Amino acid sequence: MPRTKSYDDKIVLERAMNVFWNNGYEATSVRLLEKEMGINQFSIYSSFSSKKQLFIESIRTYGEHVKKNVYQDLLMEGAGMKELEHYLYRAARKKREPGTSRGCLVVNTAAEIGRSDEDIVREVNGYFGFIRNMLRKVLQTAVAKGEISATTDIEKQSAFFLGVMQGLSVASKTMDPDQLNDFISLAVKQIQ
Amino acid sequence: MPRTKSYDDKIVLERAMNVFWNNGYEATSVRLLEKEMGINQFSIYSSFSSKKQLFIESIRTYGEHVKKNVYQDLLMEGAGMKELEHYLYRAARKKREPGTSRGCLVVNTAAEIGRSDEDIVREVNGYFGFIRNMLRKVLQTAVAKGEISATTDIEKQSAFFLGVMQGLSVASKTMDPDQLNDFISLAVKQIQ
DNA sequence: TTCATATCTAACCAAACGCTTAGAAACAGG
DNA sequence: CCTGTTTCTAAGCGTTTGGTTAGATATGAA
Repeated sequence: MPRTKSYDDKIVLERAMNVFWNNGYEATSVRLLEKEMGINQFSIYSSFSSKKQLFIESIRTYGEHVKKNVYQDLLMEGAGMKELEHYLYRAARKKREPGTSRGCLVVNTAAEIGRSDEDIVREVNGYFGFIRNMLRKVLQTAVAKGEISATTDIEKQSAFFLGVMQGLSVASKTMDPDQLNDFISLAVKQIQ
Repeated sequence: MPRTKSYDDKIVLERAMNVFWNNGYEATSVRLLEKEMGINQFSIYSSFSSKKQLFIESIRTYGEHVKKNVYQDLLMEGAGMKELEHYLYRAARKKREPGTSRGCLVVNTAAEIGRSDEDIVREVNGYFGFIRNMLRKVLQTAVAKGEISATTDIEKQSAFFLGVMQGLSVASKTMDPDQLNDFISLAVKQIQ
């Protein structure tokens, strides 16, 4: 009976994610969101309740985004050191032209919001928990494959590489490609 | 002849730095600034011209702050690996109670503002250039002292530790103290 | 004591903020 | 073709934003 929606929640959510990713949470206005999402404020609020809730769903969408487009190789069965190194070097090489390196949305959020909003902290922790688990599994596979020592401390190493990835997100905005490459090459060498 | 100022620019600037450090740039309003700085908007604007200029001077003040209170040991003549390790472990252990770990103001700024404002980018680059030079000098001293190999690639290693420090700033908001310690212990071990 | 000059208080500005709402428009089952 | 329900448009809500201004208040050299 009702009128049908003229937009797809998933699609406009991905657009919202990109707006937050480009500008940060506070610097993103609802006016800018309605412009970039292609729907007006009424639709934003009726679908996503509030700017904060839209941001939280954007973070979740970002999690799905990176699973498909950033960490896809690392998430495949059998991914080990080769895939981890490949990802890190690729991330260091990115330095995209259009957005001029916007880093990781969740790192940006952790830096901007800190611990002042517990709902957002929950999303941030969930995201990094996922990344950490991905790293644990990759490192376990690397041990099984004999790429790294059987005595490797998986907990320590996964914490290390998570820290490196968080550093890489910031460094991608502040270092030139050569520095980034040096940073990653030593991080990777460390495990051998 | 004129009426004298009732406040000290340096003192109110340090207060402004803390407000930006706690809340980020966008989330800091001029009303909050006047409350925390203890002077009113007229005085803020007559002394610092604009919110952005006040922020830029706050970043410079932060640079002075860390020279005196954070990197003082690393900046002393003769500081080498021992001092670098000591600093990193201390930073990993901090997790302050009042502000609940606000990270590094300049890392937060790089993450929040990105490259969208060139005046701020200039300050950020200046700050990290200084840190990088500090690391270079510490590593050179460490070589001279025989703490690390004479064949150490100072450029690579200083880029690595800068990346680690940027990661540490983010990680201090997202990791628990044990993880942080693991992260740092492997970063330090890497150079040996 | 006068007086030019700078600082202070407090009210004020237009614009932008997040969010809401009344009424028109579109749909699908009866 | 109704009719109930939902979505849409567009105007509007009160509040807060960064920044300004008029006039009162100090100040210290002359």
